[in-house]
Amino acid sequence: MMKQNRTIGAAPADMDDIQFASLPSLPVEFYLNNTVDVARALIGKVITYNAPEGFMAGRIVETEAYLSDDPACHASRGITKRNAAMFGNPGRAYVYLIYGIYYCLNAVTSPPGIGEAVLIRALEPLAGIDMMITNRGENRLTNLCSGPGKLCKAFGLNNSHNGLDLTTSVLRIVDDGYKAGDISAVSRIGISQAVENPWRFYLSNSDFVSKK
DNA sequence: ACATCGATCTACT
DNA sequence: GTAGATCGATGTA
Repeated sequence: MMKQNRTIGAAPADMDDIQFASLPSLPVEFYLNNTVDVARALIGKVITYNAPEGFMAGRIVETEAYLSDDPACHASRGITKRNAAMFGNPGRAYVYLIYGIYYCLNAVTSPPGIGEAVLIRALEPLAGIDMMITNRGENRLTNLCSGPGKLCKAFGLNNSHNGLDLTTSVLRIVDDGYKAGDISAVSRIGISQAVENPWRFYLSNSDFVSKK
């Protein structure tokens, strides 16, 4: 497949692209803190993706923490082919198929051997919005990336992105200096097992979350 | 081998 | 409000 060159014979890249693309990745150490703290700290950070079709970016407005001893965590019953990335290096992506149809993106936390991660549940679209609209078949901005399955479809993420290094690869999480306002901590969504904990975090005043 | 359910979303009634 | 899409993991036989 031909890689598209965005600087020759076409309009120059957006200023947004240049800005976001040059931002520093969150370091591996960021992902080595307590997983619940990482989930909270990821609110306001930016996901950037150099997709085959162009550059996309979105601000994280909703996350959930999954700990290794939590029955709702895929890793709680040991390593499998699907969840192996969770047991690998921190700062990597764990992408899995859910309900046979949708993909979910996680950021792996904790040292190798411990299966913990943060589910990225919703983004505020920032760049490459036209491509997200095409991928989703949906043009309302507040409904574009407002759910874990939705944002993966908007970005075009799938099994091939499982295990990517979020600090160096085409898929990164960066800090643009944005200061998150009030963050809500509530029960997670779609959990049927165990006693639930307030491990879902979202930007309180955001219009881009999956659910208030 | 077969049945059940899941960190979801859409399209219906 | 709820049925259906449909893969991977798990539990029962």
